[in-house]
Amino acid sequence: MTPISKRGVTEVFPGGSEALDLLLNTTNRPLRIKLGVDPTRPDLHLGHTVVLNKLRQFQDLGHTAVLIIGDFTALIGDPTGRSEARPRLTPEEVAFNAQTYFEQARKVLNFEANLETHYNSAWLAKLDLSQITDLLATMTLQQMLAKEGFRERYGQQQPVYLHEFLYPLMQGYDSVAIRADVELGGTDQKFNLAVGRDLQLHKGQKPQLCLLTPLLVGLDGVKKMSKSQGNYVGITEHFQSMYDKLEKVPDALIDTYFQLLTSIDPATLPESPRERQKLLALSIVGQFYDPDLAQQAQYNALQRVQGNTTALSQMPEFSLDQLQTLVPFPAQLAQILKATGLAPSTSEARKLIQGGGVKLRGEKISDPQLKFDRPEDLVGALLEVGKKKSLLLVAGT
RNA sequence: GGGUCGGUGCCCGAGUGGUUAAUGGGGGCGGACUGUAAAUCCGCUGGCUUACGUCUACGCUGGUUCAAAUCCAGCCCGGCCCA
Repeated sequence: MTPISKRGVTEVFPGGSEALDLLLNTTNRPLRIKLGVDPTRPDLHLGHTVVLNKLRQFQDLGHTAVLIIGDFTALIGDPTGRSEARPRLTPEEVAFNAQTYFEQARKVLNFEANLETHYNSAWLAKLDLSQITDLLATMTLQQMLAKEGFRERYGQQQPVYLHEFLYPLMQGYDSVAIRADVELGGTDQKFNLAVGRDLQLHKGQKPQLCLLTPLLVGLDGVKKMSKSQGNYVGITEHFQSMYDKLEKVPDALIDTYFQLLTSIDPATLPESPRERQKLLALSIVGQFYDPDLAQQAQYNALQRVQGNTTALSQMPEFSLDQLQTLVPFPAQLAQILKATGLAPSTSEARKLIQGGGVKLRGEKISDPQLKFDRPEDLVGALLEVGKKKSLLLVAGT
């Protein structure tokens, strides 16, 4: 069994995983394990679960997970990256996003015990200018510019705003406020976690240990998993689409996914990459739903490939009643595709049809003008776009 | 604050008065092939429109013109240099 300090861990600093082992073995109280959360995006995907899994492992050992909702930083608006300043969130939006976050994180974390949650506005909003100046005085411009994003943007003559320098400090101050023993974060957070150590030191606290988890590479096999890249698997996704996506993760990613997203022993994996993909999909869907539904998803996937669209069950569905309220009948197939969300626009839907990417009841449709007079004609029909998206049209409830 | 260069579609980047929804590349999507992968090849890549068209788009606002992403004015924003 790989220890908590090793599996799914890129780096522990300072001192490496031995330092964490030592801390775990020599402390006879629950450690305070910090995880900062950005409340701007409520949709969690598997990439987020990597670090959440790690946090859960600490919980299971009896330590305290301290979840910090970064509502204050979100209210300020973080212009990180080349894009323009992000829209500032209202307190209501933050509260809503945080709630959504909790609901989703519940699938991974233990919310019944060993958990604390905080909003960082509780302490950050109270800082006055002299305290902020103290924070700023702990770092130099040169140190700030050592940070990856800043250095690159500065080098590439991209704008770097002064208030961006405040973010690492605010995030670091969170560690002081909650007296973190260990902070978790993705590898891209290294700088920020290190600032937390510095500030704790300045405030006379014992600096936290920092544990970095790998960034999960998305389904495209190149970029990190993110919603905006569309290369993600959402944790609230229908189990069928979850299965369909995971069943074909790029070969190069399979072993990493097993390591970071399951607890399966790598030595027990099947030889064939194809079988590995299936096992991966099965086990992850099993975690978020249940093993029976995972099996069902696998069965459906197989039936679909073989064209047995009538043998499917428990597929993502779309009610024809609802469809009628969105598009008047007689309706063009393209309009139906848009209404069901299978295509982003009717123009796009037409292009997909002409490109041969749309199937109804397992048969390719190539006539973009095809229309249906009555919704009843579509009851029980499987509508597919490409290989990844499909819906079963059902009579209304 | 002064000087200078610049702001084009998801990204990069052409275009400097008119067949320009706007060359090209990347990315993305779809198809063929395959292991529902990778690689390769092909197609598509602003919205609406049951296809006749139409609306919106080149930082913002106004102007010149039959006609502007392209010319003019003001404004906003950014890089660099100087202070």
